[in-house]
Amino acid sequence: MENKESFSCDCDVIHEDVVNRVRAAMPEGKHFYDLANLYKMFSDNTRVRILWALSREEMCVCDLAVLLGMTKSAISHQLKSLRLTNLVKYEKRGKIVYYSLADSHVKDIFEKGFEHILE
Amino acid sequence: MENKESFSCDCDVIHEDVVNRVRAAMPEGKHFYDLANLYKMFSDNTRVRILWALSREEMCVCDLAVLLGMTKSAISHQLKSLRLTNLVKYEKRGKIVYYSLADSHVKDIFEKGFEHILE
DNA sequence: ACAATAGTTGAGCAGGTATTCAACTATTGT
DNA sequence: ACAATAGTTGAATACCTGCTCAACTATTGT
Repeated sequence: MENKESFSCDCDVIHEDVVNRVRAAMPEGKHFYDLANLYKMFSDNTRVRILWALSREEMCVCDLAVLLGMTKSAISHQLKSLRLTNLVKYEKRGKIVYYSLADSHVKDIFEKGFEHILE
Repeated sequence: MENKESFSCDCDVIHEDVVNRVRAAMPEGKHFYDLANLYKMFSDNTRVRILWALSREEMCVCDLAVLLGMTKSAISHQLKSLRLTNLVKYEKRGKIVYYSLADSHVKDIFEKGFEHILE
């Protein structure tokens, strides 16, 4: 109990004022959880290429599979993740399912990312 | 060999024109690799909170450990990843290592992310 | 010189995840 | 009705990754 705060942590508080200010401004945990989950969708090579391709044109599963040199199954699994996080939408026309981006935020996120890595 | 292109994929090309246009515009693989790696840093709950905290104030390892209720070791491991991807910089003053964001792109990326999840 | 503390590091482990495989549904054309 | 094809799905596997633990370095104060 010699610590100023009884957290499950092996530290004394070195700059208590800083910690208190930052903690006071901190969004609730759920927002960080959601944010991490959003960026998780961009953090895989396959998914990021799918998202980029769909930012250019609407495509079906086979198109994406050919474009990326992967199986329909692998693509379909990733598209499911992207559907569940509401990053892509789809529309079935006949046998074929056409995928496209759910909204324009995805393009914005790409732009910011490319700005960072291309410098 | 009945496929129009001999990729290791179980598909026919359904919309060859679409695939060709997208492929022609596609950045080289390295860029997607780098982009995925960048977003990987934002895709973990701990790292995203560290980055957010550092976007508010410069902090040392102990401050971050207390703020997030984690061990110095866990924080230090994550800071190492963030250092290696050039998202944070650090400065040792005495015994204490002060971490801060490497550039302003990180804040921009946060903003875009929050825009998306808060709707 | 010594104790105490900030921070780093590598090994090990537990949980997570991306692809493969095989089986399945749905739709089209004959 | 049947064959062919687009797409999905769940289980299995192999890989990746985040935390813990213990040992270590570096710096400060006494």
